[in-house]
Amino acid sequence: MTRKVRVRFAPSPTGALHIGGVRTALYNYLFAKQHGGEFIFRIEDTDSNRFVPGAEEYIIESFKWLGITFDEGVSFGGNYGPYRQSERKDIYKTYVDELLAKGLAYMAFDTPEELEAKRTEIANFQYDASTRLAMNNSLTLSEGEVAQRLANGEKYVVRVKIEPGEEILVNDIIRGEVRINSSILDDKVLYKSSDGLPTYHLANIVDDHLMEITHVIRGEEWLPSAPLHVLLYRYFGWTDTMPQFAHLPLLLKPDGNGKLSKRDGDRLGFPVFPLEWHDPKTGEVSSGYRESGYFPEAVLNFLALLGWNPGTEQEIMTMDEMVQLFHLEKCSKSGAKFDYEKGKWFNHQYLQLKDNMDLAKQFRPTVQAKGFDMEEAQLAQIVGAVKSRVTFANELWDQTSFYFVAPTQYDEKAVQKRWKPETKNELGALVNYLKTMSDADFSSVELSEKLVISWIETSGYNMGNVMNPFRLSLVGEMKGPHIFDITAVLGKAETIRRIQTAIEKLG
RNA sequence: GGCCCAUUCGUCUAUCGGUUAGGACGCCAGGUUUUCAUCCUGGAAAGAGCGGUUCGAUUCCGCUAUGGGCUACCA
Repeated sequence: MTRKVRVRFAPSPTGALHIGGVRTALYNYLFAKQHGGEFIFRIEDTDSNRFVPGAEEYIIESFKWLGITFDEGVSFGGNYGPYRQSERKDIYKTYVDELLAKGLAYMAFDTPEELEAKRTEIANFQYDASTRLAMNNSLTLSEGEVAQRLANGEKYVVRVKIEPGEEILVNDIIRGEVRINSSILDDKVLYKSSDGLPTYHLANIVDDHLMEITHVIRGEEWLPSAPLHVLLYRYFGWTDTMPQFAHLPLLLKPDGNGKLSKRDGDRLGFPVFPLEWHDPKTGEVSSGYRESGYFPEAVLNFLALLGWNPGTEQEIMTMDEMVQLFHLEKCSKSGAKFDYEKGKWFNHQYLQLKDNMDLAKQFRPTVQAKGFDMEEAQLAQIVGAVKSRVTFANELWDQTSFYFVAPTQYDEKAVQKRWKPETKNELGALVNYLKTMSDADFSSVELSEKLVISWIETSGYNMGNVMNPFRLSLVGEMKGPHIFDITAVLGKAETIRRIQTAIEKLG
């Protein structure tokens, strides 16, 4: 019997959602959609000390912006809840007790200080079969003493009892078979009485089983603990429904070594979080992709290709295409350095694909905030004219401001090169000619261009000598769209005014 | 230190034993644009090293080197 595909993304609410986590979630999402399965959002808040207020809401809002949707989970509902681990205490306790009863786990009373002392005393100390008999636990203490300590309210942890010398096989979709010997595993803490909460390992296995997760797609940092997880499935007798594992390669620093961190973003000037994040503890603000002007589709497309590719030369893909093409088997095994330049390229590509009218609608509030306005159709026209030189939508103002504001100064180098002694007379003649044009001719890009060009030719002027100062008068610099794209929007009166101002200022 | 994973242009990657080792970003040059950007054309740029296996290895195996991850009462 094949089970319905169910995958999950299960972050810890300890801060902003890291971009690597976004990619992990994306791969889970693509996999679920492709198989007509379900995608579950679970919150792993078993470490009460690291809880950060607002983090959960932040993560939910991030996915909303990105367009990654969940079928079940915290804030989404579903029949396998609760989906917040802190609300599942009683469930975990049952399973901890089961392991204890089966003798597959035991209680340990060692204090953090005692453990620390052991670690300094013995190099490479590990709590396992070779050392646990020298520690304070239910294996070494008499039943009476254990009962006494419990009655005294002494704090304890439950540790998994790992038998040494056993080979454990982890079958990973991306990496193939990974074998390790159980002797190198330690007796991991599964549960702590201090807060009545399990640790990641126990909660993870119990939840994945209860929530009928079929595939665990997570970061490579979990690979070393995968054997422990396999062992726990075995201890619980759940091996036949154990999920398949896929450990994803990590996202690495663009330069140097190590995994991508928030600091790298700060240092190199790019966001590592989807949304701007205000750290409630430090008050620190970290930039986000959304606030930096990225399109969510571009972020997702870029991230998807960091560690996976469809095997064809296609790079720009819609979400639907990615859903179609995605395969865990085609994920790479090695970490991918984060190439921010390529991320920008993706955004540029997506911006070119956007409808001018949609961009104009988004852009209009910015224009209004600057104290100007323009109807959307015309705004769409100028957006279309400058689009190709814009990577982020928030650069639109810089590229279009001269449409609204006449230049007050002129690029010095350009003036030196383009403004010649005869320019004054030639532009003066141009103004006189423009005055003779009808408003209808003027507002047509094609007609006005044709007329002015032929006027320049018949007047015997050098084309560049007229056109370059003309541009300088309108824009203030040697850049921007075609001259007649600009004049058609500016209108006759404003065009003439700008030329006259330039003549006055530059002589 | 121990364990695990990995290793093709600067970067992301294709290659499922036989290829002039392909594409993309970035970079450089030229063209288009009488501006800038876009766009087009071209260029430089890679199999970590050493051993095997094989008629033949980038591809399979081993060792070394390098990189990464894990090694908590964090996830």
